[in-house]
Amino acid sequence: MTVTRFAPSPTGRLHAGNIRTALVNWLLARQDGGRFVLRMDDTDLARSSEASAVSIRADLAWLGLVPDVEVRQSERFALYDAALARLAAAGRAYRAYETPEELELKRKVQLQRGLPPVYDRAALALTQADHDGKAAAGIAPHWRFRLDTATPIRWHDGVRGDCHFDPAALSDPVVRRADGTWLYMLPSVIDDIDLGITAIARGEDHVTNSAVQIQMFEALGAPVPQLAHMALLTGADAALSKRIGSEGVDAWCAAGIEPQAVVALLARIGTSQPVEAVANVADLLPGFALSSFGRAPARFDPGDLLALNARTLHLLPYAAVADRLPDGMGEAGWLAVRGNLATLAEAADWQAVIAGPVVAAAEAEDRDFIVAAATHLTGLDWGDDIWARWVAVLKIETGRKGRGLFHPLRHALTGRDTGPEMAALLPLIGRAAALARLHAAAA
RNA sequence: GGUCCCUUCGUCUAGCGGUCUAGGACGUCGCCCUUUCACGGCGAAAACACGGGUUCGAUUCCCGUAGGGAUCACCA
Repeated sequence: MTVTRFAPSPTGRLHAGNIRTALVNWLLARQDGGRFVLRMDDTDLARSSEASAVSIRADLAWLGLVPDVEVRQSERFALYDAALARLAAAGRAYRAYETPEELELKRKVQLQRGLPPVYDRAALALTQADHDGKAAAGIAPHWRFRLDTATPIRWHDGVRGDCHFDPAALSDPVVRRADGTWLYMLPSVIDDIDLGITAIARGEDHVTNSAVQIQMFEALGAPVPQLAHMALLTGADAALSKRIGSEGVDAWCAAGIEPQAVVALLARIGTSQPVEAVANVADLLPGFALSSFGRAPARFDPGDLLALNARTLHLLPYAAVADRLPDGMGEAGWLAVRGNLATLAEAADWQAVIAGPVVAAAEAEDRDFIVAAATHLTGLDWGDDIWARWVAVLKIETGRKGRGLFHPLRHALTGRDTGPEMAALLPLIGRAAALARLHAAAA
């Protein structure tokens, strides 16, 4: 069974990149009936906020990506303490005392010499007496994970294929600060082990982290999950970004974007599969494959969202939108109108056309025709096929056809030049209202 | 500066030495579906970054150049 996780730090709202990561992990889990875990990475208490956690949950719910379990790292520190102790006992974690400033200086010097800015492991040479001295002086250590620099790191990546890293080019990561607070690297691994995570899909900004974390999994005696690193999304041009906002859910919501459009785009962008509208996130499940992701960064254009949104609306069933439709709009109204919508909000405009009032003066040359049309309509039995029968009669009686026949009727009845099929609209408008509008138009 | 990844139509991509006069999708344009919008159908324009190799033959392999992305934190 596949168990995946989405591990945001609650320091802000979700954005396109985040959402794609969440979506891909959700798809991976759901594809074989596995579990999807939401893990709040809130080890950095100062930057994390409850408000962010709440908004992340809300955003995921809106998108339809509901987790099976949620955990927060801030409640799991005891687990991390125990794991670090094991690592220390095994010689895979050690204490160090350099200040950030000292480390910064060392890095600068290395860079100037054209050397990779890797931690020199000076702390490894410290004796017990050195440690005692620090303790006596009231200086607490921070902890580093000791990499095994002798063994090349390899893994088969779900999207990048075979990957390899030379651990000697990597620094032993600091895993815990002197004040006892935790950094991302190790707790993430400990949780992945504890929660039984079997697959991790994330952005390629994590590849070197993965190299380090692979050694952590091994040092902790746990199997390494399947790893996959997706190329990052790059933004489109500024004009479009400003219009819809590539920032996140709230902006999309405000612009009338449906969650289905968001997930449909994000699930396929950067893959070899075509972007297509879906009525439900689950419709993305069949055929989803990490291997279809390209390795080059893909451009995310929020403008595409608008077009996809329209296509999404065109196929949404009544049940999916019923509670958000304008008063008075039933299933027939929705089906008649959805094909003409770019955003759901526009449904209200069409409901106004259906329910009226509509007054649209006919062109001078069409007045007689409209009068005749009203007369013929009066003589017909009302029914769902009224439009077809009415138009057929008018065609014969007035000799009009094509645009000259249809356009004046559409305009008089709806006040507009374009819109949904009149055959669907007329029964919704109703006999009395239709006649009233025709008379008004001809007056 | 080190390391890793990438470079095919406007966009996302297929392509894993000859089947490529380079395929698909979105977008664009045109035609059709006896009005419009939409849907659908049909069709069109549109791409192998550059330079060297290797080879009988390179989009495909190698090297270099240029360009792009990522990373080298006591952020996550």
